[in-house]
Amino acid sequence: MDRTPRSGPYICGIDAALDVVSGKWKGLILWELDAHRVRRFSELRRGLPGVTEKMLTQHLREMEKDGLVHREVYAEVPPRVEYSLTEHGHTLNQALGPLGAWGVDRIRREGSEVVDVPETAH
Amino acid sequence: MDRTPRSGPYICGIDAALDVVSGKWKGLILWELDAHRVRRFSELRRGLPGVTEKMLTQHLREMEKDGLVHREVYAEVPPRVEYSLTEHGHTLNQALGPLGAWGVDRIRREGSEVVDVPETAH
DNA sequence: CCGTATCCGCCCTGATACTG
DNA sequence: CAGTATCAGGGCGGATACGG
Repeated sequence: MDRTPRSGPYICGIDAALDVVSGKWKGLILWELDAHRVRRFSELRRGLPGVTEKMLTQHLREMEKDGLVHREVYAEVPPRVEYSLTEHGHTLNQALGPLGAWGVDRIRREGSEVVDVPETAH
Repeated sequence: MDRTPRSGPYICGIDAALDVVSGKWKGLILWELDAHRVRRFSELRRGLPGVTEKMLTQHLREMEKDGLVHREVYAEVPPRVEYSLTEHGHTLNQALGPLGAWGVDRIRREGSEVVDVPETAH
């Protein structure tokens, strides 16, 4: 259920950060939550075209455990669950800004196919 | 031999950047090459405790293909091969700076075991 | 010194079906 | 609406042995 613990100790800060954002959808989840402040499960699913419920849940749980995401459950019918970034999640997203900009440059250089290139300053 | 091509198009710049730094040793390789400007194969191997020759070669080849690393072969006996960062590799490393700083904070917060925490400004 | 070649286990991811 | 359970495939990382 849990993510496999890292094999060994971290070698540097990059390692510790990559350990937390490695995952096919985590970058995008971070960006979605930062852009909208609060998102429900179904909203996130719609915002991540192609993601399965299992992977979305799994990633959200890991990010919650890593202290990036806050999960608020409302005891209602129908059930409602809202996800938002914690302070650490927000600072991580800030720290990813330059990397995202570099990635956009890389895409432009290589003319890679892209679905959507969000503005870095959103 | 080649890295598996990404399953689909990139969703955002973060994706495109993570695609290139994902790999157990790539962050550290980047940092080693940026700190020393030029490193031989055996020097890199010593700088990455625990890496196997296969993984080091594989990562270096991928990074070369991605335009991050320059590989210079000298036709000498004994053979000598020197690795260095390209301009793109250098800018990527710059873009990773904030992420590395965030990672260092995370390590401090969690009291994780760490082998070595290099200074961000080296 | 600088790699290749081969084999292997495990985790990551995904498809599908089912539940409160 | 918001998940959980189960099964399966494939890539990634690693161990080991060999080559120029």
